[in-house]
Amino acid sequence: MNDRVTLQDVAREAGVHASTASRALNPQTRNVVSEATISRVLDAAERLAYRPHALARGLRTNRTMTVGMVVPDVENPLFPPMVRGVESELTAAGYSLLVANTDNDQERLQTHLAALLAQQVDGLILATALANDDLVRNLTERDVPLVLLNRLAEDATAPAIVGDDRLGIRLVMEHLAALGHRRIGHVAGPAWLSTGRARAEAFLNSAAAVGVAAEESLVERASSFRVQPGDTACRALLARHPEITAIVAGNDLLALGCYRALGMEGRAIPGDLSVTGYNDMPYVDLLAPPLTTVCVPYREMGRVGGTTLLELLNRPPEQAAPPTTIRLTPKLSVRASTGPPRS
Amino acid sequence: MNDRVTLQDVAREAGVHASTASRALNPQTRNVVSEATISRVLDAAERLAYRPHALARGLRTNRTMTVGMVVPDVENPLFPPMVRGVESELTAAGYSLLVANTDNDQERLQTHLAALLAQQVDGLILATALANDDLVRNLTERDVPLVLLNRLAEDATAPAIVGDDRLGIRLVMEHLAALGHRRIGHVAGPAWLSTGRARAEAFLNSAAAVGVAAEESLVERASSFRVQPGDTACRALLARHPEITAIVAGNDLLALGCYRALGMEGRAIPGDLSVTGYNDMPYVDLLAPPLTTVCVPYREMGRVGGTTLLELLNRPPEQAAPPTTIRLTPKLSVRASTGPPRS
DNA sequence: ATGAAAGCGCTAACAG
DNA sequence: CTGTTAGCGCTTTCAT
Repeated sequence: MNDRVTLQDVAREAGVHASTASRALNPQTRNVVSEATISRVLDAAERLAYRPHALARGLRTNRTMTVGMVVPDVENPLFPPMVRGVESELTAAGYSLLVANTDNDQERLQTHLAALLAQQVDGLILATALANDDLVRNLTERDVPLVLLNRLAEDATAPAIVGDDRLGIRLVMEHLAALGHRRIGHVAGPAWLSTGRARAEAFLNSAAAVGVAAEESLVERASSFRVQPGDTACRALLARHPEITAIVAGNDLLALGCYRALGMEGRAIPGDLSVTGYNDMPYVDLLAPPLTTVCVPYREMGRVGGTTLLELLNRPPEQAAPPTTIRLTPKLSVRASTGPPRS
Repeated sequence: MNDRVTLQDVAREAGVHASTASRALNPQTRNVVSEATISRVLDAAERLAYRPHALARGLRTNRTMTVGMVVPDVENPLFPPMVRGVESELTAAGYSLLVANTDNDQERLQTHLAALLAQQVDGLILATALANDDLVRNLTERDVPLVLLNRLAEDATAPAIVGDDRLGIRLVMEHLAALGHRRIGHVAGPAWLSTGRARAEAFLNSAAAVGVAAEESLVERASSFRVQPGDTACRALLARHPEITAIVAGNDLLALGCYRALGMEGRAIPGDLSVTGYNDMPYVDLLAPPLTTVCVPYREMGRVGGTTLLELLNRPPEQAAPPTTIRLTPKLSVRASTGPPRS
């Protein structure tokens, strides 16, 4: 990248002082400049193909117009829609997005946060469960504008956008109860993830509410939200409770694990057992059978997270609003993996 | 973000001049400073929790340690692994990654590129087919370090990392020929994507090579690399060539479209027709039947792209090497969607 | 309405 | 080995 065109060059070309050129170029301060000079400066800028130097500006204004987003893993299909949603909001407002992966590694998280803060990001979006409350509090105390995605700050120190897991599970349970199921098992995600915990709790609560058995032993925890652990947990659950007629999985990957386990054991879905997922991952409608699952609006979550952060960024620090938690409404996608219980 | 600790503060605390502190903090120039001062400065920095201001440094050094990556759509399962691969290489080298989506929109691409360049990114990784050759040439002429991912510059003005589509399709065709297929159809991707073109060409070439029918009419082009167009194209192909016993799809989504079309028409896979995909998207091994497909190392592609860019960034501009094209070797994942032809 | 001057935080000559 | 000086490109007082 060679000889860059600076504001000086534009000013000289337009026959004005650099500061005047600056004012003319900035819509905010343009009103203070005469029509004539404005057009002269704009012309000159155009002619020279002037591109402002974001760093120099940032150094002066203390705003970089960049935002950092931390996700556990972009390859997990959950996160791309969030990134997308965030990105769409932010770029519309003129911001760029720095994306970092943590691999669920506490240390990497720290490194990335340090790097992002060194880059002087104007704000941060954390979609990682590892952002423990200490860390979040630390950030908010340093007045870093911060929004949490898909997880809560236990002590509500930062705004958070989450899916309504209670409602989602409730929808599933009502659907299964309506089909006639009375003994339902739950293959839950790990307890160290808030979504894992929340859905397991919601399972027990709504089980009682819709009139089906609600016993702790009907919940089997998988070691992580992936296929193989789902398979393992499914087998364990069936060994303990052979009588169940439906399995509510904590997410779609766990449901896929159940598909695999049931397939191996020669049990038909939904003939022998109904199975439900959570998240409505891409292409689960193309499985055999197409998966009944809860559709969480992750893209919307990203979008709302983006706008929430933008508000934070534009609000003068005096009038800080209390951090709010926004719960997005999920939808049940009924497909062919659920049916009436075997008789 | 309040009262920041500057290098001045550290220098004062350590009782040295700012420039000495700078030298002590920078591993590159540290050798020129006495052991004693180094440790005094390091101590002071530690004590004050000094964090260098990347902008100020960048303004001075003309390097921001950020790289821009442009993808058509992070939600397309192809791209997250690439992003991941790039990110892993770059963050290891101390760079941050700015990610932008184009939605296959020429105008958005321009906007994003302008924003990235304004942010003074040190280099660019383009994984978007829309980056036409004019644009690439423009960038390289402006000496922007640039690497292309999953696409070629027709006139080889920039280094490119791509999958070897000829080889991938060849592997598929050999597999099908070995199973006994003699009439094979191809549901191709759109001609405006280089991968669409390359695979269709490779299909015809290797068909001839492995001794199966190689006729233009055995290729049906889908309007885009998605499920529904695959479905449509599959039906069209079967209408024209009811005799074919296998379908080679241009990518996995097109293959899923074929699954759907065949499912609707009551044809069994692979009993009536074998189907193959391309890319080995996540979870296609869990479809019914599990999809035989070509596994392209997208993560590796990202990684190689990252290291290639790093080389570009570290090479003094004098000794520019000619841009090279690296072709990554794909692998055939044989699963249950292919079998011997119906008799 | 415009110009002059200062300075954001840092690094890189150049002296010593 | 360390201090001095200058300046990256921009915005923002403060004058005029």
